[in-house]
Amino acid sequence: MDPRREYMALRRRYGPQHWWPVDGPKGYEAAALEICVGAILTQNTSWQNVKKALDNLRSAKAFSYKMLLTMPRKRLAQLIRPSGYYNQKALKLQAFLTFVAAEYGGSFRKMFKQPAMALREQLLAVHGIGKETADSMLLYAGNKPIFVVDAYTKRFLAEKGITFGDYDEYRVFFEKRLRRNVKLYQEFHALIVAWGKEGSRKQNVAR
DNA sequence: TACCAGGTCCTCG
DNA sequence: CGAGGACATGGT
Repeated sequence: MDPRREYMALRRRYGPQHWWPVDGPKGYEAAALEICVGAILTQNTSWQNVKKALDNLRSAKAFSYKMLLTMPRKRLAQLIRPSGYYNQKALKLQAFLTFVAAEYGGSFRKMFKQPAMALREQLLAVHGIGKETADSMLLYAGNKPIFVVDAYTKRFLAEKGITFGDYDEYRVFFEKRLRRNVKLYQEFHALIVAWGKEGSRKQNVAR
């Protein structure tokens, strides 16, 4: 199985995905914040629901690193309610922002200047950030060449007869076989999600 | 009406 | 460790 060919096939079938399209000219810090918040809110949740939560934060003029960090957890939970697991996620968001504040003075640029794997370890130590969430942040907000693995990715490989024991084996499988390119990783992951969504809608095996 | 959605943490054996 | 449960809303 050659991931490069699979990528081309998906790209042909689904077209460009333009993920994390940060609307408006907001600058890096705001964009990175939004991506990281989105990465946490989308855990086991549809992006459609996450969008409602993000809109709530914007409407409440609460979508800044400092506001999210300092507002009462109960209030944050209510704002992100549509994304589900809102109590858990309010806790996770504030744990993450506390980390960014404590280690990097609230600067995402500074945080993502760290070497990717070192930062990955730090992120994984934060409550609520597991491998997929950490890798999504690194790839989409930090522009680090880390291949993101999710449930669809595993299903995608499983259909081709490839399975592994743990997350990192899936990640390395792709990283070893693709050229080390951030845009490629970003697009590939998004395409696999597009494939997965279509598959679950149509209950079939897209290929 | 059930089941699923771009997971993660905690508890038990 | 590994399985099993909790967390929760909105769409189909």
